Amino acid sequence: MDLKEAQDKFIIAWGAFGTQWGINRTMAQIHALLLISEKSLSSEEIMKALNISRGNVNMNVRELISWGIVHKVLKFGERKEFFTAEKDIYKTAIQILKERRKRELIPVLNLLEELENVNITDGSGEHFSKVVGDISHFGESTNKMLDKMVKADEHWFTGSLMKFLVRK
Amino acid sequence: MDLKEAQDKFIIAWGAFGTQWGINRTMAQIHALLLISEKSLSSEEIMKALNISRGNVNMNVRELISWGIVHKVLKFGERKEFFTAEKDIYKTAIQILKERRKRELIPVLNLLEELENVNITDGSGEHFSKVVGDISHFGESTNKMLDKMVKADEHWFTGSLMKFLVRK
DNA sequence: TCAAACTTTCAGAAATATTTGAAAGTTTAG
DNA sequence: CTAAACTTTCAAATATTTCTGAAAGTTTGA
Repeated sequence: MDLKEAQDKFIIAWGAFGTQWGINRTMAQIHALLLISEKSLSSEEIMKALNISRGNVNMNVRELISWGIVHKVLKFGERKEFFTAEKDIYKTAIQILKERRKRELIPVLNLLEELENVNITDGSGEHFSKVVGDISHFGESTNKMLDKMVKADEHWFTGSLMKFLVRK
Repeated sequence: MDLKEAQDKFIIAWGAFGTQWGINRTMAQIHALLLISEKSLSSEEIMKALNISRGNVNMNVRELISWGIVHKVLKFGERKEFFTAEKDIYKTAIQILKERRKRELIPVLNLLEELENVNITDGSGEHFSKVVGDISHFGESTNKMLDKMVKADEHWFTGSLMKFLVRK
């Protein structure tokens, strides 16, 4: 397999993988492209590489930036913006955990807390409260765990945590 | 807020949450319905509760069963099948981790391994190999970690792991 | 101030994912 | 064996998400 072939395969696979995880295909592909590109790329270059429209590139690049895993690069003497992906995969993973926690876990915890205050009027009310309480408790634990993880430095994930897990 | 209102809210929210995680809305809603239902439900009952078709119920319930988080229940003297969700939220979470590991992580690791064998012919080939190697290494670590987690008993997650994380 | 170079927006088009429902298939009691 | 009771399948319909591209908006150098 030659380089170009491998690169294409990587981009396609990353896109398909993203889709399974609720991330749109193009956004994942742009991320893959920027990961394997040593130099930063302009919108124009991304458009050509992935054969997608200007609007699509703009939308998805901004989304990647809002996730904190792609950055703008300004070059001297160049009017246009260039983009580059965070190349440290641990930092990237931690950043994604951080954002998913903020955007998805926290809102669910808030809802569960609200639902825990429902009036119990009969037996099935008790069951509902138990289920909601259990999920809420689990969610809080996960939240605390993620909080520790994202606050720790990048080496900690593979360092202490991995040692702890492998020792067990 | 009364019970019915809270239950509906829970089902709707679980569905929306699922969507963000690459799980289809109805599948997540059926899961939510079965979680908060004390008794097991028939296809007919699920159809009515969520106002969806027979085919849809059948397809999604089978998918939930294949994920190992919903089970068939056979009742004496009843011809039809009933369904119930695993009520232990830790078991459910571990089961989901286990399945996602098998269905999604392992295939990616296999691809990455394949891509690591690409011929390096120039400088950008080296960069590509590094990126793929880093992701592969990270993926292997995550894989090992998940393996430990899913093999451990249900109390371990909240027990040792949480203690370890909170202590740090 | 102007116009070229660039970025952003968003309505409609296209692509993708999900759902329906009727027909086919299966199981079981008698 | 038969028919009723139930489950499964899947092509077509519907719903949802994503993408395009042209127009509008913004920035900058001269």
